[in-house]
Amino acid sequence: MCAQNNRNKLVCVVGPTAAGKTKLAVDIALAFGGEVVSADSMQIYRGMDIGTAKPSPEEMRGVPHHMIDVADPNEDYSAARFGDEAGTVIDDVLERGKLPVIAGGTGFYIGAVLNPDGFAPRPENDEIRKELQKLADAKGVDAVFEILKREDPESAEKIDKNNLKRVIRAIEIYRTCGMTRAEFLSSRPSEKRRNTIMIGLNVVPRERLYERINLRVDDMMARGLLNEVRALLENGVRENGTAMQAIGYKELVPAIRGETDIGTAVALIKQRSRNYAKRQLTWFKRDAGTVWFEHTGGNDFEKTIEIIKKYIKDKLQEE
RNA sequence: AGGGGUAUAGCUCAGCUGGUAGAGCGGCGGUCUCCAAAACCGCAUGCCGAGGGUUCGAUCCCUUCUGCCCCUG
Repeated sequence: MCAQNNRNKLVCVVGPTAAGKTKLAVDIALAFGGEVVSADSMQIYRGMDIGTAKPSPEEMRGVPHHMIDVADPNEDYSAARFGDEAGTVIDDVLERGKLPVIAGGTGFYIGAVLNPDGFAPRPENDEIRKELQKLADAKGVDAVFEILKREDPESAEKIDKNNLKRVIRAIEIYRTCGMTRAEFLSSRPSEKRRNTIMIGLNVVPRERLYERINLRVDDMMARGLLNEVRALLENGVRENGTAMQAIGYKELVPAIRGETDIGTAVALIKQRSRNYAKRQLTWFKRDAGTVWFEHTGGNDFEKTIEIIKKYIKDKLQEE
């Protein structure tokens, strides 16, 4: 069952957290001679293993994994940077005649690799961001939104005034390249989407998925998540950085400080993970090209994997 | 056992002197083109503990019962 990947195709496994993407990706890689490319905004950080459910060497089963442990927790990573770096990795895997298997839960990052031109060029200007942020702190989000209404009224219609991040970004685009956001987006090269076999993996019904999430959080705690967070803090990882926004980490910090008890923190981690899973589902369901496969988290998972492998085999043979 | 308090959405509680109810959290749905495990938006919660009474009308007043909490013994 080792089809040759000579058409620059790649497989992408998406789905909510705890659905089994890691295992599926390795199974696929093993079956078709592939390498896994993680598309996860938190697994990129070194020192964050348990809480991000990073695959262990055993779980990797000899399959090369990329885009894991590529950044320091104090770095500010971004979707654009991921798009560049993962894109390079994918091209490299393809050149070696292997099948890239993208697996991950960060839809935004997946978009950044799959539509490489959609993210570049990308004007940026930290000064503008900081200035606007300062204005927001001093006079509130409305003050910043007023600027957007004046400079790019079209975007102001689309972006909610409370969504400061996006409001700032739109103003940043307008000021750095003299175009409105809409003009800027359409000015870039048309999106050359990579030739991707999109696989959606989900656990059904929803309660089963949530059960799995809850159990996995308990398992993470049992395996020492608390110490992992402690170690990060001791190593001086910034608490307001992107890395420490990860679910499972930000909730445990107050527990370590004794400001809240562990039980409360764990319950919150479970809840936030469930909310996150829902957001992932919402994101991934938008892509009409994704073919979904469901399992109940029981014995049927193996059968589902076989079905998926068969599906991929057919797809790889198509012209 | 006696005295006091309380009973309203899954949870914590609002509801001025009677006109069939709201906030937060959670839940559900959605948005997303360099912070995305982030940020943001929308929707619905309900025999207002049970029975009786007063009233045109009771979540609100009276009464009985039940549950819970506190005090005294």
